[in-house]
Amino acid sequence: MSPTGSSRWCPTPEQLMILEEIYRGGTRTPNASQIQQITAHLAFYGKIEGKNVFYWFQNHKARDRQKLRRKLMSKQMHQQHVLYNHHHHNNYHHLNYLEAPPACVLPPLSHYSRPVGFLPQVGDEEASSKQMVSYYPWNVDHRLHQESFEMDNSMARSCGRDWMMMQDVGPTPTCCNRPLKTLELFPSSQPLPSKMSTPHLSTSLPQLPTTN
Amino acid sequence: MSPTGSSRWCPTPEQLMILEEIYRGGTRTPNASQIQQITAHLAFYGKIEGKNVFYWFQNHKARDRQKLRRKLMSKQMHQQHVLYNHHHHNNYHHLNYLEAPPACVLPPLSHYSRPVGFLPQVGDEEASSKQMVSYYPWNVDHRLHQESFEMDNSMARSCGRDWMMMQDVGPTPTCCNRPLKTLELFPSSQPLPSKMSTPHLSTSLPQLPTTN
DNA sequence: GCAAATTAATGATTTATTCAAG
DNA sequence: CTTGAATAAATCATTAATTTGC
Repeated sequence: MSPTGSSRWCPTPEQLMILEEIYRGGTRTPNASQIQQITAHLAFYGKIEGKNVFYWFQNHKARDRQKLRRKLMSKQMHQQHVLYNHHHHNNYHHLNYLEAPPACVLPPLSHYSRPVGFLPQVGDEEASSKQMVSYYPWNVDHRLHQESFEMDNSMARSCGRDWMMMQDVGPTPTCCNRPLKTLELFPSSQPLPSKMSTPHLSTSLPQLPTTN
Repeated sequence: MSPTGSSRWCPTPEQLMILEEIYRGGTRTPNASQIQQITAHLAFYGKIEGKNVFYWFQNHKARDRQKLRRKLMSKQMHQQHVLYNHHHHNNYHHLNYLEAPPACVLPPLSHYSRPVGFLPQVGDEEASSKQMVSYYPWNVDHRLHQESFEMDNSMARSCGRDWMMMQDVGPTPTCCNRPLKTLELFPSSQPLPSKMSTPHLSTSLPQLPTTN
């Protein structure tokens, strides 16, 4: 509608592919610096902002869950149908118990307090057929974080949406749409912790709480 | 717990008073620049960030709605009790029809698509007994925006959370906790449109869409 | 009075739902 | 129909009130 550009972000195939790769890698709710990094790297393939990345993960996660829920729902409908004679469940939250364990076993925590980038999770058609090698530094290889379940409540919920206060990664350097070089990108040598490539903003970040 | 400060924002009485004043003035979902301005002014009374303002309005609005809903609920329970013989309303969203009109008549839009800072709205105990004079530039005196209902769908949902990409208003100049000078503050002569007092940030704003 | 224990408020996050562009 | 964008609801988590036993 506006002459200068579309009103909403339209991901290029490369961007989409990378995002899905990261998602399959286990990243569900990237934190501020993760979003910053992902955005910076995706900007190489086209115009993109941090909020696009944020929304993409949010939507993708939600719609995955929704798909799964629908699937389980119909499965219940078909198979058992009258095992629970419905206890007049007015509160829709009981649905959450259908979707809380994302297709793999979970310690019976509240569905909120699981560590964000923790599980391989998904287990549908994808992810079980993939390598899960950590192409991206955000894929904090999950198999190593099993050290102890003590972190379940302490570090859980940390690194949440501190991103909201972070700035976008700059006016997306004039885009370019390269031909997708088969994922040898990302030197994976960046410092990662908090300080990003926008030094003039780092002073006003909300101290990036590690155990908020 | 941490020696340098509390983990969450604790509003000073002055900040709270001003926020409530603005809220009573009709501002429910301030946009990015509104949040910036409010934050800047509140920073005079103590440490504060943009997200605090954002969350405050979100929570305050939600809990207002919740209070009202509860009230209507109990009223229904007491008075009518069996007017609608419940059609097995499993979907909890029907509750929204109880709360959508915020204590005053509304065109039957979806509860989402009403213009954000539009109605005097509230009408409970407060706001109906106040002057509603526009102490603050954010209180775009509602009585003048009645020009036509054409904006209902076009401009609705605009100026939403573009704030998310905006930066905080700087490292809150060492706070000060002044003794609350009875609201003669705010010269109400600021330009308002977009450009804030943090010029080094204005370049990376997401173009502040007016009709996103 | 005054801390530990409990409860109420409320700041901060996450999830669910809706809207609407393409 | 798919999905980016946005908002509301539900929830978590921390701080302030309040109570309780001494």
